[in-house]
Amino acid sequence: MNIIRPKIYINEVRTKHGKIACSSSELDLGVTLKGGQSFRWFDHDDGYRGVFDGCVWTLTQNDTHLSYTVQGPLVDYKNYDKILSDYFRLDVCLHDLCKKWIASDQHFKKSLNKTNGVRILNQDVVENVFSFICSSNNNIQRISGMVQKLCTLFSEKICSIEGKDYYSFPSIEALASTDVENKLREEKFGYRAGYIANTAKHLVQLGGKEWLSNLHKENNASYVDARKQLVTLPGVGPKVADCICLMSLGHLEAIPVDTHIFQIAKASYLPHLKQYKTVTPKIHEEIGNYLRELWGPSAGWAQALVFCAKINDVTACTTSRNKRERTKES
DNA sequence: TACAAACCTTCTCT
DNA sequence: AAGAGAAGGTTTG
Repeated sequence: MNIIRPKIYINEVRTKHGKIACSSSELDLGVTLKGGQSFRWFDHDDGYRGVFDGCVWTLTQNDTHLSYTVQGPLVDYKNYDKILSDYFRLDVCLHDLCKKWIASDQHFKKSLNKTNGVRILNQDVVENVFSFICSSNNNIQRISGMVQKLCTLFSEKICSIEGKDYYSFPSIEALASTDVENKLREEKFGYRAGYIANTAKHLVQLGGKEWLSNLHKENNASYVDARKQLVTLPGVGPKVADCICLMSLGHLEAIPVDTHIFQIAKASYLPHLKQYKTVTPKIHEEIGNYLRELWGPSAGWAQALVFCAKINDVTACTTSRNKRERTKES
């Protein structure tokens, strides 16, 4: 007997184009997408292509506009302009923030001269928890490869574009399934394999994604409490917790104190810390509190700008650059 | 409470 | 050519 069902294309791949007014001084796609906040964006022609909100986005910009193509299982009721605008927090005026930071911090302008248009991305919290667990003692290139591996091993294909497959980020449940740690060990995740598997299992026990979402500022969680909860997860210490708070829980006062911010703090703000070689929890606390006082309620955003100015400072890394180019030529 | 040392792997520089 | 040192840290003793 033939059962006739209406055809429903649940996973039909569709494409939509759009354009949002946004000046290039408010947003620099390159430093924002590839400065170490997200690990899922890659160069594509004169723009960038990556995955978020379960779709593949291709972004370009000019002086006045941000243009996008979004591909995947698109649905009619969603406003993709708004989804992209929310991702970049385009409702926040970076220019106004910078004016305040220049006024309160005599060192800030130097950073701004090197880099502008850094925005704090509003990312998915599950993706951020596991991505930043991968980030410990690691570099951006390798982290990106590991995040990609998590997606292909434990999640689903969104669609295929120009012969390349794109995947969504795995669910907590998928990462909590059997044998995840061993599989990740085989993929050279090292000691992070155990952190990922155990954090996933831990999160399932706590209530999954909902538990994480309840730490969001919009759900009335405080920064201090969100951070306190996050560091109970294996592989999540103060720095990773601050990354999660800042980039996916709306706590813009969170300041991840990594080795670069530690160097900057010693050089320009807290010279008495020069005697210390590594960031201890106490020093993390001291630097965070000092910079929050200096930069105000969006201090984490200022931190991101200062951080990007440092790592993108060409004058500070001429040696390795010259060496690379010389090797290529010969 | 406060430090080291260990932890996995990759890449770079010497 | 081989090995130390660092890479946007966390855990353990």
